[in-house]
Amino acid sequence: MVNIRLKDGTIKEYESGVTVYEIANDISGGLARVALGATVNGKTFELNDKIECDSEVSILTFNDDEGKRIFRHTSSHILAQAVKRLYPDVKLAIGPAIENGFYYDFDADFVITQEILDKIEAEMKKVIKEDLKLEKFYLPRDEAVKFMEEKGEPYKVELINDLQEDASISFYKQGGFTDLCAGPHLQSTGKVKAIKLLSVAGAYWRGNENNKMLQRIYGSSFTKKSELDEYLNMLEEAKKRDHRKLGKELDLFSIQDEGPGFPFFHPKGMVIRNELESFWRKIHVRNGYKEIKTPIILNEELWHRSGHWDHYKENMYFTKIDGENYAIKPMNCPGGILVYKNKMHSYRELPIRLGELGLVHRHELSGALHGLMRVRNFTQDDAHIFMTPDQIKEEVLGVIRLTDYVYKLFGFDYHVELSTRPENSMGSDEDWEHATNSLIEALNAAKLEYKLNEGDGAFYGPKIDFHLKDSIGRTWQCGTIQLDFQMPERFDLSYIGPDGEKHRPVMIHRTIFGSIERFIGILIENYAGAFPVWLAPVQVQIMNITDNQINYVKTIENKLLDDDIRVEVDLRNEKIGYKIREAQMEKIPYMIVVGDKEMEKGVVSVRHRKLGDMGTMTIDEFLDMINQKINGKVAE
RNA sequence: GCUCAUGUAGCUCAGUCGGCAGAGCACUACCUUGGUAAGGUAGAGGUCACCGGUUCGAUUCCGGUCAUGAGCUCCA
Repeated sequence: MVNIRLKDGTIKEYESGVTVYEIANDISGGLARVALGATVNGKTFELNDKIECDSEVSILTFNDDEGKRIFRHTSSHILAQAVKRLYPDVKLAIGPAIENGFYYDFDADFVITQEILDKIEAEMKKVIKEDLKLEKFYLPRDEAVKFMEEKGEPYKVELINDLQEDASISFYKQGGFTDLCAGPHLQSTGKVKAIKLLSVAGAYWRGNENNKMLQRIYGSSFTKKSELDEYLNMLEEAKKRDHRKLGKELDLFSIQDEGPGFPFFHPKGMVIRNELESFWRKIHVRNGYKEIKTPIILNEELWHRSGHWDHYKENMYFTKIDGENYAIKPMNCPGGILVYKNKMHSYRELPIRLGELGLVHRHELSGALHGLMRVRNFTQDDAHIFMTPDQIKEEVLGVIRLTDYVYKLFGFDYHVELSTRPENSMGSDEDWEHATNSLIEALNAAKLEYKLNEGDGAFYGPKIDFHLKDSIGRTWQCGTIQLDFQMPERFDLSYIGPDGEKHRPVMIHRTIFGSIERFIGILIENYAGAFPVWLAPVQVQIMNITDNQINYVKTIENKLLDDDIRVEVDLRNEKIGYKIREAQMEKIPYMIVVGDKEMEKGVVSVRHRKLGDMGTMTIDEFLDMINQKINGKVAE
């Protein structure tokens, strides 16, 4: 007998060898119907797997991430089976479950078009209808290789050959289709009630650009048709929040053929930018930062000294002045360092925190450009902190806290990644270890969960990255904290210690917004263009009912302007409904409507973009209300 | 940079199986002075991304270039 401890803490006794399905069925028939697998002592089991020792068991359904993973992994096998039925010569690569669905990579000697995609989807529905059982079996390595060679699947052979010595090599068979796979899977294809293929895109075999480009088919699947429809609908809604679309509609910015990756900010976009920057200045003064501005073009020699020439040249732009070679800065650090180096420093001054809203240019690959999210010139809200080694933890913590404060203010969810030493980097192993450990200590002190991103650090040091989500859930790195022992060495930075001797400071490179451009992109998508009043390009639109109130409108306008409210007036010869509709589409937070009635009483009618008609009030009452929202940076 | 797709008026998009290009919205003028999400009439607006080729004739077919989108790679 085995003791099974369930999620709710109850312990039940079963015969040894009881299956996951039997346990689920014993709990309730309803649960058994929706069960997809189970977590058993932290490992994922299939419904048919037997349990032979005392275990903690948690039944997985489609509501669990791991349940979804099983479900979608089987979905990807259904895709592969359909493709092989229709096009037997296509070679299979890999096909995992991903965040919102699954994909499968194929090597086909024809282009997979939308028509072919439709055909494949129809075939998949047949596979589902046939309700094929998935059977798992194992083969020894040489037989496994032979099996896939006979099937003419070179990618699978490569995968098997790369498996660890002691790995057990498993296959799943469903009907006439067999795939190399570790599992886990569903019991049969019929469980996948709703499935849809979404797109095809190129993807390098094993993610390496030197390898062949395969065709990747993306899809998603659900246990019910209604869930699939809901998901597709959500995607449609998310597209409406796309910052590229809203940026055009709201006239915030543009990107033109004359400057791919070099965004133009329009008057309304500039308001948001300027508000963000003045907020940024305020919190940085409050947190002990000084602000500097360093040149965009500096002598090439500087970039040799900093290491950028050896490690970052591919991303840099260059120019010539009076026959001398100059570089357009891709980062602000060397400039900041030159400011530090311009005079002697005492340990009493440290830490020195030098902030800079610095415009940097980087040559990003043309295919990587994406609205404001990835551009070729952007303003980093940078800062470089020069400090003694024993100030590291406190300073890193300070930046973490400041970042958290800012992201929470905007109501953003974020996740944190710790990136360690990359291959092409400079410095000693000891320095890297010290720097990485310091970051880990600070993360632990801040009680922040983080994902480890091995080998993804900057060439001069490890980093903590803060990632924010766009409207369709793609994440973008925004804030970053990078610890650097290398640049102080290369630039021979020093401070005078209490002993009267020169010592080497340590540097932090950090951003909070990351890039103002990207951050604005994230803001647009998160607010769906309806910015909080403090950021709204136009805060109030005043509109008259008839020409009779033109002077009264101007009086109100002046009163609001006196209070630094961003106000626009609409005196056009149009009906009030028409004017309101337009202001509403522009997502202006407050509309003031005045007709003869308001004019006579000396009041205004106020309409809020979400709350609708708020009735009448005096101008002073209105100013009190809106100023409270602005000063408090209230979300709505 | 790579794979695939796309590029027609300021915006969103029709259309031409090769014969001098269309709608709605926006814009301008006039009529309408109307009370909380679209009043009416008229008008203006396009070298159909760019460069070449095929053809009597190309926006349409072919080739190249550029840009955009999805993804890969890369990264704030």
